[in-house]
Amino acid sequence: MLDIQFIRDNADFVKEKSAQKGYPVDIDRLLELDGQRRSKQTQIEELRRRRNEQAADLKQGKPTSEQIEAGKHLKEEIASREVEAKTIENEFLTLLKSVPNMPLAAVPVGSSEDDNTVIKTVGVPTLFDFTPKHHHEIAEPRDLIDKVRASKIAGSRFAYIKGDLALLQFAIVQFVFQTVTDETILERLIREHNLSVVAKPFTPILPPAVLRTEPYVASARLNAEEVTYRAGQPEDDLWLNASAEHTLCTMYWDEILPEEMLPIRYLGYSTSFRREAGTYGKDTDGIFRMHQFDKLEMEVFSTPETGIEEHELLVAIQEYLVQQLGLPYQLIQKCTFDIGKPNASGYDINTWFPGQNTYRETHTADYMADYQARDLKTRVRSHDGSLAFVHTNDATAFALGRIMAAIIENFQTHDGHVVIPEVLRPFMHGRSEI
RNA sequence: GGAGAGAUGACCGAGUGGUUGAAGGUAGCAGUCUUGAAAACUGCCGUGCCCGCAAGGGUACCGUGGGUUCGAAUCCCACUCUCUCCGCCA
Repeated sequence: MLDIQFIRDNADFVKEKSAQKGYPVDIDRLLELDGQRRSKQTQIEELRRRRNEQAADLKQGKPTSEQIEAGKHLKEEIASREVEAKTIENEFLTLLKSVPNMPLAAVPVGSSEDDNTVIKTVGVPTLFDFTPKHHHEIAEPRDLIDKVRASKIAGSRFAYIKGDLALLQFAIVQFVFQTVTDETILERLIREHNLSVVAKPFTPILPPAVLRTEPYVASARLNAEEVTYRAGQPEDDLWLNASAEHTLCTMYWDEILPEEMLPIRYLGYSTSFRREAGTYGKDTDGIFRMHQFDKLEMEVFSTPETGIEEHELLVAIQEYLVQQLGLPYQLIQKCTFDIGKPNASGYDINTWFPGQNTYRETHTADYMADYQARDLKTRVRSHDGSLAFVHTNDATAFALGRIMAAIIENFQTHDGHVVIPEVLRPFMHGRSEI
């Protein structure tokens, strides 16, 4: 959530930017409630002060019956004011949390996905001397995916991923782990992009796949209507993560980190679950949009000062990874409407899918500034002793299903095989094709 | 699933009704000493919110939510989580 003080000081700006993000909020009402809760708080604190004074007076001798009566009266007065305050506070908090993060000045204003900006196009759409197929037309006949049986067992949007495709997934995983733990690669990317962040390698991490409601809500990522599955029995209070990001960004919930720990850079691997409600009929073929998929996700906790550069580094790593696979792509800067409620900035990488004759989203990079950390209470203690909310960044390394679909479509051969990108071959027993 | 123990500040850890916002220790900061460092010693050192230009003042917070009381970290109830042992199990 945003800092209420910031909203007080910049009401018009917040109104304007909230609307641009597609999250219009009644800021006037919010400020009205803010005023009410503050005056109510002042009243309550005054009453409590009197109660405390009385208690201090009485702690020695035996209180008289008048004193006890006065104390009881104060207690009742405080209790009724507290009920009023609670009502105001609840409405206030709900409204405050509905205010989206403010986009960075560099984020283009837009009212739909169409207003996203193509920053650059790298590579050219793959050329074929035959009509390229959709990945499912290759993978299903080759028995690399079996969605028919998966639907029998688990329903639609699930798949058995088999044989060489299963091997390919772990080759990609190995490649990414090797890349982001390599300090020299990070140094190079930092230098090439004129960044001043440190080349601290990523820590590989295998997070839990479920999390509780309270941290999930605080992360501003729980979307029970469209995305998030409940896990276990209702009394378990657990959700299946929709990304490792969700179990990673919440990791330091209610913690104060010493500045020397930062930046914390994780590369998480997790099976992710999404309900995909509202996408009926979309991407039903193949493994592009699944209820369950495995994903490699980068998560960074940093000081406020380095948050934006960490964001840029993550995008640079994403580009590097896609380039290493030899896939054509576009880097997209998302507009105010598309970056998402908790984001201050966001980029997508859209990779070329020749079987669909279009670029499709395979990566996203999110910079939340302190928006997530404020609610998560993840703070950093600076060397000078001051406290600040950390800045959080997350970014896809690879969503395995989608990137394998892209590999299949871009590197398909006329006879329905798939050429393996060179960087993956060491992890595929040197094989050049599956 | 059965039985038990516990949850206090950045960390460890005292504290069973009234100067306890909280002993002591560690870490951190400043200083004394030292050629420098270490050690020793001295001092400082929680967070949120409200009022205030500031200095400062007020208030809340000892897992969470209720309750008892003039007064609760301390007593009562419920819940959550953690740990230990047994059982089960990858």
